[in-house]
Amino acid sequence: MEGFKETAVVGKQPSYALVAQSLINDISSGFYAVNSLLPTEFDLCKQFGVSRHTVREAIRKLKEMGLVTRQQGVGTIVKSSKAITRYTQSMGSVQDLLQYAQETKLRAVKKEIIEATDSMCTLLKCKAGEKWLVVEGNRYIGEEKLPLAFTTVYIPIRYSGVKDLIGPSGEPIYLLIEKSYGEHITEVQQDISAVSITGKMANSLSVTPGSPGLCLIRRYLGVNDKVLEVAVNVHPAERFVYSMSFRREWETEG
Amino acid sequence: MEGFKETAVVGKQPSYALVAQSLINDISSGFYAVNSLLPTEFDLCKQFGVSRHTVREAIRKLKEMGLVTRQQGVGTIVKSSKAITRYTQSMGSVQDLLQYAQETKLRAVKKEIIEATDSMCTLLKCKAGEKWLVVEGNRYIGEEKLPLAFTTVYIPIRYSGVKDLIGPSGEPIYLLIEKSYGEHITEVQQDISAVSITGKMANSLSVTPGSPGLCLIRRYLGVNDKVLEVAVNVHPAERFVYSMSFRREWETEG
DNA sequence: AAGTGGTCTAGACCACAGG
DNA sequence: CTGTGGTCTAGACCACTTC
Repeated sequence: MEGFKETAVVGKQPSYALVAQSLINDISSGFYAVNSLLPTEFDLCKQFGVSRHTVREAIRKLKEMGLVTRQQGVGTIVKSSKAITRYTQSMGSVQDLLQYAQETKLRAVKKEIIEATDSMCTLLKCKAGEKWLVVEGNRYIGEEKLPLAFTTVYIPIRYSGVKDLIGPSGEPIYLLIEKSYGEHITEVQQDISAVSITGKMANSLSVTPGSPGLCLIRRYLGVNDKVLEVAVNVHPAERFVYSMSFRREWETEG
Repeated sequence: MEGFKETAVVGKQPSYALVAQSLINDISSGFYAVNSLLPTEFDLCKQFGVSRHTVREAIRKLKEMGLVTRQQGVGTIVKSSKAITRYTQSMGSVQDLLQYAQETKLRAVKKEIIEATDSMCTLLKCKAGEKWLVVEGNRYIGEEKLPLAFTTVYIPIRYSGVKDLIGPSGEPIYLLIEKSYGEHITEVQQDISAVSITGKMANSLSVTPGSPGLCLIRRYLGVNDKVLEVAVNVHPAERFVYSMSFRREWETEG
């Protein structure tokens, strides 16, 4: 029953872990090349002298590490040569992602339909001339007098029905779109950059023209990467810090 | 063998999925309260008329969704009442996290030992008077003449042995610390804010004093949240954008 | 000592992909 | 058709927690 042995194992490990470690070694050494097939479960059972369950448990580990994928009727395909340490940031909701306290509210000062100009195409991932609903306003936190940000929201014309829902309820716009049109967000892309706050925006935010601001651009995407909303938020430097934290997913695995 | 039936199931589902769904319902309805114990595996086997393996597979799913945790000798503890839609950002390496191309190099212009002042305590999460190795310099990408960022790195005095390794190899400092001292990074915290680039820094980056900059502060933490390194990077606004993307982890699960 | 989850075996049938 | 991984059973022993 014990077809293989580890010499001087560091403590006792379950055999599925030993099988996994052995396979990880063989993959990282290149013995099992990327894009090639791992031996079948049956072969691995024989090779390591363990039951199929144990082999499957080992391979499950490899799968969780992103080293292999599996396909019924095909086999186990090696996808990556090394057990990369992954760092992940995970958040429970879009709200967490925004990092706005629950009470922040957007006070819209302008709502209008525009046609995308050339300069907007990159931002909105669309062709020039497409129609969008644009909402501009300030975002306040609680009862603060100074706004947290100047916000410009771009909404594809097919969702423009949410126009009159924006404001009163204080509900986030992406939620309005999800509810009203039965869409749901599958991905959020965010670009963070520094900008100089000038003109109308400086006035609206009550800062000296030319002061630095943190600009967060968020694209909310639905299924098939359909754009549901694009939001541009400009925060005066001293009023907002974006914090994030990444954790390692796995232990070093020997 | 078929202790329970689903009326008009949407397509055929494996029974572990049905068991999982049933448990998810009971948890979200509050039948199994948060912080209470789920029935034992044996009880669930009887209740659903399936084998232990099937029950374990179902509970594994709940565990992956963060609904429960398990403890040998104790049981399965309900941790969350609802299958939250989580948004995650995952990256393969710290390098990805930094978003610096592989070729960026830090050209150090100053290395010195300092004592933490009061104003540094927050940044470094330490007490005033602690000794740190501080490395200042510019970060260049490829053969560009203009630096990508002005970097200040704070290293706890106990890792100051890396001092003379910084520079020549071009290796990231966190890697040097990991290698030289057998530490490994378990978490990276990052704060992003906008700043005004002035004085020495403006000069070093060749920008007009007062121009906006993107300031990224990274704290590299080891086991027990021990600080391994703190890096402050200031990027001229037009030379750097931090991009990130979050994906939903699970489907709505009916 | 009793009961929990963690590991493991030996067997089985199924759905799917490929020749 | 053959062989793959996906699911499932019945049973076993172990390590751990609690009483």
